[in-house]
Amino acid sequence: MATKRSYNDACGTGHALDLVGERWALLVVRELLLGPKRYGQLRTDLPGISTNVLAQRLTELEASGIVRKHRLPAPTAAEAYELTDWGLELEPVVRALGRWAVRSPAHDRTAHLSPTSFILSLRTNFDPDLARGVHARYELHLNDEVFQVLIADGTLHAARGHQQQPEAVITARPSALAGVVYGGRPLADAVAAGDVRVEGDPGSVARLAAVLSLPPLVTPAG
Amino acid sequence: MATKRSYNDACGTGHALDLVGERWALLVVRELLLGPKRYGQLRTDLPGISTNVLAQRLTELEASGIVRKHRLPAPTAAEAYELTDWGLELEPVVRALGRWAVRSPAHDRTAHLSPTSFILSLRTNFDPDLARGVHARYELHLNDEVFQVLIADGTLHAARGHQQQPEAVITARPSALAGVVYGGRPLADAVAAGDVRVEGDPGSVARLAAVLSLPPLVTPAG
DNA sequence: CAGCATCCCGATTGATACTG
DNA sequence: CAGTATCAATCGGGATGCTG
Repeated sequence: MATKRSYNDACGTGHALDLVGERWALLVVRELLLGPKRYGQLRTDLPGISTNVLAQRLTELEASGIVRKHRLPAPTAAEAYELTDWGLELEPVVRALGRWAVRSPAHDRTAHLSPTSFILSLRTNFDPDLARGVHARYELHLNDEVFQVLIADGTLHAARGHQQQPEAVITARPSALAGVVYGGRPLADAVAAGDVRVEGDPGSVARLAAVLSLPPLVTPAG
Repeated sequence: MATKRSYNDACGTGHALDLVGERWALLVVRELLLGPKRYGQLRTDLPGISTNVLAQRLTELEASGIVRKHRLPAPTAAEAYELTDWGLELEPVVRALGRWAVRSPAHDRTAHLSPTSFILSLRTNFDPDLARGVHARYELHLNDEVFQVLIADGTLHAARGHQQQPEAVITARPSALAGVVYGGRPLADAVAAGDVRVEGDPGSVARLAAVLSLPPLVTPAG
């Protein structure tokens, strides 16, 4: 562990990969983009990561100034990990990667999806042109985490926390909701199957789907 | 090799890392962003990559539809590798990573820099606001590769090939030129040391540096 | 249980030698 | 030149143990 391996590349991209190019590193960053998380939460949101790798990545990211330990407010008295301001600036990178990769023919949209990933996907795939004149407020309950979504003035705001006056409260697992808003699965099907629950205006879910657009799949001919 | 390891993540970012997250993969892509290259050229531009890893990455990238083999025009009759249209769309990712990482305190700007990296850095760090009213044409000879740079109408064009009517032809190793345009090293020093050679208007180099701006280093306090 | 540290094993990487 | 083959070193994944 004396000398960490490096690309020794003066190019910013090469150095970036020294910092966040190790396996799992950027996914850890992604999971922290919406705010601090505890160790155990990271483990459940990143199924497949081993506990030692997670610990090591957190140590490395902290040493690089990307992540910092954060003591949660009084009642819990536990520690959490959060991105530094600079670490937060990785969101454009995460989004650019996501926007690029959803075009992949090999992309499996039915795989596991974390609540954070779903919320970030809204930011990534929101199309202002489709949102002209749309005003909507949602509260999303994804795996017991609560998020607020506000569409107004051609912008989308999606973050942790409760939404005031939501026109719909949607409860689902992230992948189930993705199947509806991205995969074109009829909401009625998902509701009937118990995969999605909507309290409030059910029609509002279609309005959410209508402001999102995925780039076209790459044609096999390349 | 039966089952390639995967993050099994429906999030686009996770899938992106399945595609280009292996070690060296994104640097291979970076080196191909300005056009096809031969195997040996990739090896010299990526010092430190082993030949077996390069071969494996090329095979994987080709299987994913990111890279394709390209037969060079008649006289050479050799093979080269080039990005598919979709692979070319990774340029925003590469740039976003670069723009983020140059703020790192750990960034070593004196390390190796490939010609491609330098040209891409011009695209990444060009600031249109600094280029109002600027018109300039350069030809860059970096490690025997020839590039054209045109600044006009608040835009920068940088690509392979010769430049018509350049006001300066600059010959240097990429890291030496970077020391001048990014590192603030006086051009006269670099010329005197034999690190940079300018044919044409020497003052034009300062005009190139003047349209580039690096984001500020992260403060240690985070 | 949170947050690691240890140990083992298979997979990946890196350096080098070799071949068409 | 353009890879392939080989082998040692390292890394990642999984199980487990330890410490509050």
